[in-house]
Amino acid sequence: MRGLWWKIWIASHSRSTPRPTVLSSPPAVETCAPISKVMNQSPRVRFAPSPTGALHIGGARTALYNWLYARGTGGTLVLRVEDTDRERSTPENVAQILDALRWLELDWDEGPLSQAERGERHRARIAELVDAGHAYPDPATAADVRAFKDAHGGTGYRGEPASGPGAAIRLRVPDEGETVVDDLIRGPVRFENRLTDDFVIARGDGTPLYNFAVAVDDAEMAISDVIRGDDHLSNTPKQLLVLEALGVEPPRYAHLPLLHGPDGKKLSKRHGAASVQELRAGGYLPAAVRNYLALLGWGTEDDTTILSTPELVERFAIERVGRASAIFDERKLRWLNGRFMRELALDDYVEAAAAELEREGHADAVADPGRLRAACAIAQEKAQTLTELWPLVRFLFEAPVDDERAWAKVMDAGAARRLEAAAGVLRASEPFDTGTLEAALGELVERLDAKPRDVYQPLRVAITGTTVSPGIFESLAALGRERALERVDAALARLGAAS
RNA sequence: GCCGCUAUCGUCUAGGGGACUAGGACGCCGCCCUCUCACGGCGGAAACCCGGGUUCGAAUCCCGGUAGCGGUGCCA
Repeated sequence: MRGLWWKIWIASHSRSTPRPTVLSSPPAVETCAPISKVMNQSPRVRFAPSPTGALHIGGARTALYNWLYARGTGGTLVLRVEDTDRERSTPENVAQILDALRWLELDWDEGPLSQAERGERHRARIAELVDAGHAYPDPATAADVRAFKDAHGGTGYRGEPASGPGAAIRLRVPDEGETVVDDLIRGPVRFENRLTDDFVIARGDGTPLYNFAVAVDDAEMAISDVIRGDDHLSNTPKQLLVLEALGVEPPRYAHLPLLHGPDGKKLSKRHGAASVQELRAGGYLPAAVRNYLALLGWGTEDDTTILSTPELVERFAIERVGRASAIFDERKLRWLNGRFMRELALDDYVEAAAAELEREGHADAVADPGRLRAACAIAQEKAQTLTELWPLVRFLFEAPVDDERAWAKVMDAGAARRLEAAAGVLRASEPFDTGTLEAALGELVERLDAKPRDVYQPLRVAITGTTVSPGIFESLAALGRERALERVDAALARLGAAS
């Protein structure tokens, strides 16, 4: 039952999902292949989000790095949802994460797999370890562990096999030696075994715990490279110990530096666009987000900043990822997004704009493809995000907005006279297009011996209601002679009534 | 407390002993372009956390300190 809801979800979204193979059982891999074999095969990586909320930009970057690595090496990306925390793992959260990945256009090759569904496998492995003496039941409580450590100078907890009611299963950790995480990004990181607790791998009720389940899953899914957040580095020796007890070769690890908010603290709701959905709502393009996220913690040798996704795939190198945590700065994303917006082919721009306007509730605008296209054509140079589009082009779809301040600023004493003259030009311009209007209005400016702005700004306010719009000639042409004249006449009437 | 990671302009970063009077990008300031807003062009201010070593020479290597972050759970 557990896995059913997302199978249904996937089925209903399968058209937009690249290759969502849902496996009800893991690939038939009993143990990891020998390391030499794994290294010669194409890499297998995984993105393993915990569905405890929306997908964070930190998680998004982890997903992106895994994706870039897989796509750049001809490897396989497995999506595995770590949903063993029944409290927080909800269908809504899983749906949200998949939705975020889909919006980012990050596809996966296998999954989504449910970790919770693999409980049987985990239990079998736990039984193996207990039988082999690598793990043992222990009814000790957290307080008992605390007491032991206090009494032993802070060394790792060591218990004795004892079956009691609700005894948890602990892994037997060696007293000697050290466990070394040979991290792709940080190099070797050493942990002394004597300081590591015999940690719990299964609860008193037999359900497996994260550090155990992850290790088993990575092994059974033949993951060759684990690329994940830095917050897992301290857990890695435990997973290595599990793998060792299981007699399985470990994958390689790469721990990414964490992402922080503008205040240097952990990302949170307060920081504005902290989740992928917020980025989408902010009017950002997925390609720009991918470019920006890729550069957070990774840089090119030659300082190239603008990179298409194929270029990212081509140039991304996991070993070049930095070691220090980075701060998410939305201002740079905005700039980058503007660059992508301007370079978009008009057809793609229209498509993105239509989706955004639809979301914003301007369905009527989307329903007029010709006008929408004209609007995009004149506004593409101006907007840095999709959300900036509507204010720039709404005058093409609705009556001018009423902006007192704009009116007061521009409609000075001579405005009526200049507008009157401009109206004459609009009536006479043939054809009514950008080039003709520019030439004709330019002549008018000279004839009136006026500054260009003294003619164009009143015109702009007359047709849009505001002082900010796309180019005035483009705007007039897009509006059309009839509607433009109507608006200029209305403005003249208002000016006449005022004086 | 203990363990671990990290430390170059406000931010993202380049740099991996001499090429560094420390480069690029965002942001900021000024100028130019200009019908508004953007875009674009030009110029500017702005950084190697601190202290010891190693070396002829250190942003780069080592040690210590400090700070930030992460872990330390029968959470993931």
